[in-house]
Amino acid sequence: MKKIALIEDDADLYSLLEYNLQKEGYTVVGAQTGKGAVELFRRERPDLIILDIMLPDSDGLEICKRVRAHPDLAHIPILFLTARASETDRILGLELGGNDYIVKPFFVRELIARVRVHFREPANGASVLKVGDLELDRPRRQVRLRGRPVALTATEFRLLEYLMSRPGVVFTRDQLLDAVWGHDRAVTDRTVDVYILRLRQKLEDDPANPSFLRSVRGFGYSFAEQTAAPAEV
Amino acid sequence: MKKIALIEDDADLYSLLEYNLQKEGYTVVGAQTGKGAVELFRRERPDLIILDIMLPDSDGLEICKRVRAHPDLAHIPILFLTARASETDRILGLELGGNDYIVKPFFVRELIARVRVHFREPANGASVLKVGDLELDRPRRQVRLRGRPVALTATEFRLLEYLMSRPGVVFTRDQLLDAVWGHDRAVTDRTVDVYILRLRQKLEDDPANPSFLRSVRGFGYSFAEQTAAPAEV
DNA sequence: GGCACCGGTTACGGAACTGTGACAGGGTAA
DNA sequence: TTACCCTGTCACAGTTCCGTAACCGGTGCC
Repeated sequence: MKKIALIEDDADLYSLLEYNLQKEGYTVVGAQTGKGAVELFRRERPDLIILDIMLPDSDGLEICKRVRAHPDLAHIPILFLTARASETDRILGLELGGNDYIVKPFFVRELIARVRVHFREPANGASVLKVGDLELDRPRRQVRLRGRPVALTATEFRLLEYLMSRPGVVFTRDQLLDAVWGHDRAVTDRTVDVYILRLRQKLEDDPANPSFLRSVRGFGYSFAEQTAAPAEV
Repeated sequence: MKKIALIEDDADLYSLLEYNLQKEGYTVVGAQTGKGAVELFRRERPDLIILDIMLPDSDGLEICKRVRAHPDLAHIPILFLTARASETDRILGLELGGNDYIVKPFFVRELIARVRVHFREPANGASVLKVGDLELDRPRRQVRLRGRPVALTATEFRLLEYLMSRPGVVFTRDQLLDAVWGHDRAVTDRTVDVYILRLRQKLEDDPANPSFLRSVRGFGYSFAEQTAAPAEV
């Protein structure tokens, strides 16, 4: 499901972590060198990065800085793994953009637990999303419009769920494909358009004048923040 | 700015942390007992909770569980602070809903750094740029002037975003073309002029006397640093 | 004062983008 | 097996947006 990039030069430790992460259900990509790490990230788009600081050929902190400077990678959590235990080292790692800092030696199961913390849903919000007349009931996998259930297919539901989880935020087609279809997608971005169309036909009173699913020309789509806000000229 | 709830029974440690957190600019609310902690959270709605596990009158893990079960508090990050260092203790704390687990003794500045990680904007700069009356909301792809949304096209938005991200800095037309249109551009530099014009028409009260988008004759354009600074004669 | 240069403005054709209907392939249930 | 539904793609059309050329007025240099 989730993809983790692992950069660790110690072959034994690499294998140990790879094995344990895979046992937890994560996909592991990685390398035992720091060279080409950023290129690896760009290619693989991991959901989290586990990064050794002291690598034989390069510096983990430097890699971290480059990740944070790259617009498409900057959001990825980085978990440092290092023998450097001093106060300044710890602070430096966290200040430079690290999201966690684990000092060797460490408990493998604690590392796993910390990885899971990063993937844990922020318990963000109720299990029922509600915007205007529209309700999305996660546990029941049901969408209600003015109380009436609307039949959605699986993909339609996931797309709507993602858009409704952050009302007002505009997503590009690529972001939606990543979030709804998954990283290993083999899908045209125009597919998103078609699903937006289908959702509009099912949800909007007047599909030609959408009040829920807004197009943002040149960028992508968003779920309208307020149900009100009539289209001004 | 941000409010932190601190639950720690050791009076010396409590004072030390309170002092250091306040020095960092955080508001600190808290108690040296576990009783009434959840009520405190409900009343104060902190942005983050620092929680000792071994309290004389109650159990920090229990408090954590109750926070996670409360719909209005469930999203608040919890940072455990404890002398329990065993593998199972660490895993338990993280599994039960903790976002971080710090073992005593610890470096105060590391704790501060970890707190800051939780408040850090997802890296690449602020998500809302603000200059005077003008706001550029990146996730919403929206520009607001005195609170009123202004409709911009994709290219207008990108150009404004770039200029606003470095207020006061003057860019040549070539720099703007590189940054906004991309290196492989096949565009005349006069195109920039036209977009500046269009932005002025949409943003400036008096397009003939621009207060946001300044021309710098012979060089290029810049976004005015301060909204004030009336045009002196 | 004349002249070259620079930036502001307008209008227009073409490119790019989105909405939409139709369709093929695959999976599933009766 | 058959029929249906879901999924993803394509092609076409309408609309919007983009970029350019051209014209204009102002500025500063000589």
